[in-house]
Amino acid sequence: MTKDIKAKEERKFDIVLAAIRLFSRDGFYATRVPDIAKEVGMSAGNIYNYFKSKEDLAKCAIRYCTNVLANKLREINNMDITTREKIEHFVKGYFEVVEKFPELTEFFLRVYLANREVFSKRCDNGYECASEFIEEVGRLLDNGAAAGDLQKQDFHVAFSMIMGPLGCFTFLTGENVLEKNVIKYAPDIAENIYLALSKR
Amino acid sequence: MTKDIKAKEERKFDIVLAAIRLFSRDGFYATRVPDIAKEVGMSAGNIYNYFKSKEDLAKCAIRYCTNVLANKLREINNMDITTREKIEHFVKGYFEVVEKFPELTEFFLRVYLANREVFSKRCDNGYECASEFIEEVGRLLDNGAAAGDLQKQDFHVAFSMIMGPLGCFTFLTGENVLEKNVIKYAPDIAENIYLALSKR
Amino acid sequence: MTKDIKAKEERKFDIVLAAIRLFSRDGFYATRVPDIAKEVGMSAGNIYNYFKSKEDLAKCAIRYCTNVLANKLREINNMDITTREKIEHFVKGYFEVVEKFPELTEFFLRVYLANREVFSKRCDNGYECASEFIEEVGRLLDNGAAAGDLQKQDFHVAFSMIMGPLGCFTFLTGENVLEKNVIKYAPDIAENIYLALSKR
Amino acid sequence: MTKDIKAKEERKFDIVLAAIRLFSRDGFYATRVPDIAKEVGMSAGNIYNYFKSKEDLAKCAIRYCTNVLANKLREINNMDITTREKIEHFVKGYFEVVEKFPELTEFFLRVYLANREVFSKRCDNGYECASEFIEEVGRLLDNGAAAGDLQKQDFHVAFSMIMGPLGCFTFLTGENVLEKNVIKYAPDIAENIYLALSKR
DNA sequence: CATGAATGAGGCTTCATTCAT
DNA sequence: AATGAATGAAGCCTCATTCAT
Repeated sequence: MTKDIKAKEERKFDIVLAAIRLFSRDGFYATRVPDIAKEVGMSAGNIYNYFKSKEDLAKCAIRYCTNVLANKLREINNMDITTREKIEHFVKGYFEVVEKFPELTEFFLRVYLANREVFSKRCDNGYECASEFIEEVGRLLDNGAAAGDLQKQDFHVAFSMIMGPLGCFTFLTGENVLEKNVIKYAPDIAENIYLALSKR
Repeated sequence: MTKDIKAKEERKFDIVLAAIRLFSRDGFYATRVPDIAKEVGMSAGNIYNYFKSKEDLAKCAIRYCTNVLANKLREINNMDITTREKIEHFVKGYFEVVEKFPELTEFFLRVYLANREVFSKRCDNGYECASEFIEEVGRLLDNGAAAGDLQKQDFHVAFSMIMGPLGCFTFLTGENVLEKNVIKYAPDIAENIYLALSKR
Repeated sequence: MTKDIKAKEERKFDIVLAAIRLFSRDGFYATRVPDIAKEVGMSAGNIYNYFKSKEDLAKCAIRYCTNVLANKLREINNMDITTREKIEHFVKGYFEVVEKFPELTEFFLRVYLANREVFSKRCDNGYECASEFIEEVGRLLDNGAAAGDLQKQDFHVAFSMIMGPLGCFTFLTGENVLEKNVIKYAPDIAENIYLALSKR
Repeated sequence: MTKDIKAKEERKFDIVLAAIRLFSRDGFYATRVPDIAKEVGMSAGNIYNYFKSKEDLAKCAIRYCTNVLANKLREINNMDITTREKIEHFVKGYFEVVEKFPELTEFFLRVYLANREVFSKRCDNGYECASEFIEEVGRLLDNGAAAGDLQKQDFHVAFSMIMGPLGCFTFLTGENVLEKNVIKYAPDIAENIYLALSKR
């Protein structure tokens, strides 16, 4: 019983991973349900025993990606280190995901940012889908300001200074135009972000 | 004769504008050719007298968007002002586009950045499609460094510090989560960018 | 222009007729849209330029069938003859339809009576879909009673004595169990109905 | 052993009843096998331990419904009462079924009469599936004629005068358009039928 | 006998694109 | 250049049925 339920959850997770892989490579629309099924090694029809629709699957995938990043950032937020170190850790951590599991961030960029029509029905706006992660960014900034490390700024302004460059690097990695491994860029990016946000 | 050709070019432009409008709102795939036709006030079939395919139309649209931004930045680059002022002008100019012609930047974000499969066939990578604009960003950075205003940095690192936040704000505007008019954020964003990139 | 619209209406009518043909023979579900398309000589996709869905097509077909019968009965109601003659005319007229256009009545029996789930969404109940026809039956009975020819009776009771036997013969014709041509049964059926309903 | 077989038969009967319930409500095609399984409280797969196919199940259901009505009519035929009383009893008995077990007659009307394609494969024509019942109607008419109560008539004509109105009322009940309880209509219907068929 | 995950065939529908007018 | 009916290729999804457990 319990074992079967566990097996079912695992199978569901397999599908999500496969979907992320293909969605990030080919986009939401160009990825066909049978493609995903093949990637997991099951029949297309069976996908529908796990997810209500292709859209539903994409939403689950987004939620998973958001969680991974949110958890990563939450851990860092809970560490007892300086704000500057937190930013360094986060940029490095994010880039590690970009390197080791590029589909995750690519998927985020390609499917979430770009196919709003897919998500806007469930989430009031796509933004909310990622709320967990966004809140964590908020904590990073608030704590930094409280500690006197960061300049007090409008949230969206500060948010864009962190996530903008990271998103940009996700894109550049996907375009294959970087000369070095992404991770190599982490220290410089972190420093730039810190310079932009730190108390002047 | 010449007049007819001119008329044809104008009609073509009308279609491009309509396409940008709809693509940016609904995405590339969810926008149907008949929708675009209706928006311009012509029949679906007639679109094909102007563009080889829906993809072709999207590429023309991207080229147009890239040009608008590239021209804007080129003008600024040619002005005889400090690097800091150039960044301020550029951020403000970009945000003006976001406000007055939000479809343009939205289209860029949603269709170009995210639907690689649509563009990668013509451009070797989608990145090159925007090369004209990217080169201009390069000039901004190089001149700034030559003038001793900016720290010498890896191009992609610096690029991401400029275009990342701007892209992020394009997204936030589209999501309707900003409390103030976009333009109001320009000075702060410009300052942050300058702090990140300036000589230390 | 006008001609095109007319042509389009005619084409639409062709599709309705083909649909009635196939629906009556194979039932609503067993008839596939491509089958109908083939019967009219067009592609399956093109059907959707005329009807929103297979269901929509079935509803149009039902409306057409109802109208044919309602018109027939209305004409008879307007004639200056005895109630008995009206019933004779109606039974004969109905059986002529059963003979010459068996699909029409069969379709009515098979699709309308049996596939309520298809129609109940648009019509509050399937009954209302045929209201025009039912009203005409009401007029036949009311006028007959007013003329002193028919016994005053509950509408549904009288209605069932007319349409019940006719529906039953529609079914028997479809089952191919009648020894004689349907029309031959008309006088006897008409007499039976008259005996059941006439003033005692 | 015997007990198990009995249990199995009972389980089979449960399934038939559930099927009649759902088929009559939603039609043959719109009812899914898992729906039936859920209604009985078993798994979809298990249905196939009792019936070869969905079609097979529908045929069993029809046979059951036919038997119920045939038995009822046979009993009445065997009673020592006048033909008129027999007709009264039958109409009343039929309407009692319509009231107490509406699914049975509804199922008959919706699935059997209208989904010929489902039954015609096993029975030469769907008509024969109900032969037991139909024969009993024949006995009612023959005995009535032999007793000098009914006019000698073509079987199908007389049959349609009985079963037509009853079928019609089954439909009207299903459509929820009757003001009174069905049973209340029995005497009038019976009288009408008798007037139509009795010796003149 | 019972389960329910899995299959696979096939249906409805959409849509870019073509083409006769 | 303009129309819009027509095509045909796919895609999503459903569901009866099977089968390993």
